[in-house]
Amino acid sequence: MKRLTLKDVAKLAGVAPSTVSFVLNGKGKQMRIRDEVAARIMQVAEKSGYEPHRMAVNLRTGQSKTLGLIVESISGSFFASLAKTIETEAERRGYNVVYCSTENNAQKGGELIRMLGRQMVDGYLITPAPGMEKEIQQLVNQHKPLVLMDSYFPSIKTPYVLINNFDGVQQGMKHLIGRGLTKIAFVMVDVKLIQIEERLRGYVTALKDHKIPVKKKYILQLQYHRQREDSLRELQDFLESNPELDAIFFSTNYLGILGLEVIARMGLKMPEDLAVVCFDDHDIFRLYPPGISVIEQPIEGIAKTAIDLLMHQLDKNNGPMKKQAIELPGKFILRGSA
Amino acid sequence: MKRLTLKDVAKLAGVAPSTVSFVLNGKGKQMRIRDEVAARIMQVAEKSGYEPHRMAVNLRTGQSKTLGLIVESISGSFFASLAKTIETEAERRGYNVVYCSTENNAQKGGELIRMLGRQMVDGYLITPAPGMEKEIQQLVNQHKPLVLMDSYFPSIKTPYVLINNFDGVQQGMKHLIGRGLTKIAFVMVDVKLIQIEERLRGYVTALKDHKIPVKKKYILQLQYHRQREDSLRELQDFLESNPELDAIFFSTNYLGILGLEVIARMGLKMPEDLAVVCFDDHDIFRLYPPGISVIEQPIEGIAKTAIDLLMHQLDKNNGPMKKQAIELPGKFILRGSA
DNA sequence: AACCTGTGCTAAATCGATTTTTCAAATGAA
DNA sequence: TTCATTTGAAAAATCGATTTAGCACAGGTT
Repeated sequence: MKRLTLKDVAKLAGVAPSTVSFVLNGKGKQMRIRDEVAARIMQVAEKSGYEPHRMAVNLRTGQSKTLGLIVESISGSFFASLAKTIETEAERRGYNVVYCSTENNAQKGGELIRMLGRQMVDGYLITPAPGMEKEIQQLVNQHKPLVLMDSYFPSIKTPYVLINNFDGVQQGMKHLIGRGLTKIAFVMVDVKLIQIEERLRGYVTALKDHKIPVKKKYILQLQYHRQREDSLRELQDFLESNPELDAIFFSTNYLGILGLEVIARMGLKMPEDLAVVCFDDHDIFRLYPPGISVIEQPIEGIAKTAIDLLMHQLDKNNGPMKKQAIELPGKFILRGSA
Repeated sequence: MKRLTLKDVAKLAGVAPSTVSFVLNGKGKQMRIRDEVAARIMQVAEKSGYEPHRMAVNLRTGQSKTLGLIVESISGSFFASLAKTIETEAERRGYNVVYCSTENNAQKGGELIRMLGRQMVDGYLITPAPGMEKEIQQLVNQHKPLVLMDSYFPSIKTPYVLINNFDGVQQGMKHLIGRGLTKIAFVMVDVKLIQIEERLRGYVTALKDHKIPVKKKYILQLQYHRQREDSLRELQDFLESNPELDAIFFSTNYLGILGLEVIARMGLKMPEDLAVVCFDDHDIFRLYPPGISVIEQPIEGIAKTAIDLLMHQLDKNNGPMKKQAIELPGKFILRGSA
């Protein structure tokens, strides 16, 4: 009941192991194996249900056919969807994926990368968190195949793919402004990430484009590492001290969900009392009455593009490197809240 | 800049490769390596940053130190949390996890198991879906280490761990009945899974225990493979044709979410018009006003217990097998909806 | 002196594949 | 006929570890 090995197949087919290997790897012609013999080998391999021993192949070829996917939180819906698509796409190409989540812990990011290194993944797909810059730079230095998603470090020259944050916010803002709203707040976190800055830029630019004054007091920066309750309170204070606001733009879905809670506590009606738009969709936003309008991320597109970029790096016979920075458009989804 | 091998370390330390291997694997004493030599080897290995080549180790030892986790849907919150805890626990024990999701596709389940087999996972953690019975039986026949979670097949003798479904429903029902409600509906799916049956049994028993008649028309079985809209309609028809209902118990969170949508459409108020309890928590239930009361699954407990059971099987020197069937208590969480 | 017995380590086999090298037989050229 | 080539496949090296078998030497016995 033991595993069938290449040698066994060779014996069954009455040839040498190397011959079997050549045929099964499509190098039969090249190695001048007679079609007749090749056919016999194929048949034997087929009906004996032979499967090559992954580890042996890996050891010999130096390729693990495994990709490392590092995301912030595996239970977040954005990352979960991303992971799903990536897994599917990778499988299509004969790769598996091992996931790891940093759980927003910068330190853990480094460990993870090292851990994956030990495991010999052939390439990395990473949604970078603030503290991971050094480790990522190291990977680049070692010429490891690598693609960043969702964010990137301007200082590191590596391919990345993400939503066009600037344009996404613009879409949402245009809708709000188009409805005649002008007193629009913008809520963001204080982590210094490029995508957050881009979203802020989108907000500011949209206002300026429509000759609406940008008021600093309408921009709320919440601290990231903070008790949930504290954030709720700060958000509520913000809304109460700016009662004239007629719309609010949440720059992440995490913030949007906090927002919903505060809005419910304060008994505000959407969109009459306050119109709401949030960046990045979430299950809750579909269901929560009256439905929260969002900028939807092109998650599938991001995943597929990222895999493409990574595969391109993995191909030994790679031509000139593809475009490094890819921004995919987001999609504004209108629901009841705005 | 090449990878450091065992041989390199041996050369650096001035000993044979085997000696290095013994020392690094803690078999120095057993193999009578002098402490002095052992110390030197340790030091060299340490400061050279040597990491054994995983694939080589795997090939030689036959152990991949990898577990296969097969869940229904990686983006579901129950499964995502489960995956997270399992990953953490596995890592603590020196194992990695490769995930796969069947996405509720019975056929895919079989393929996945085979795929993992090819990859040589040392053991399986599976949340079984209806169509996977045959494949799981095969794994058992091949004596593969295996633990089922969340559900199980009565016909297959293998360890499993899940919430006590019967008791969980009882807790929720007791609360409803305690509030004086008697006309309680029960919504379930028609897939033939043991946990669904147990939940139904809990519903029926709770009613009987309190001498409340069990009416068949209060039990709704929705078909699983169905358009979302169709299910919504059927659910709405059900509620409209039983206007006297004062409470409803959803047997899964998927159903509960559908329920929320219907209840919102019909303009019903929770809990005045209809009290709602749902089995299995979800982010939405915390946030959706007035908060949905749920039976919370002991996800961490399930994950940890499952890993324990699996590790026990993986230990060659296993004593008598631990208890096979483990049921962990769920927890009723009271929110505004009931 | 010849014979065991530990001690402390090294040499070699092994895991299961891929890949390079080798080699006999068939064919072709001179 | 003889030497060079080509054909078709087997043999052997290799990947990087683990593990079994073995070997030299010191010390103790009879």
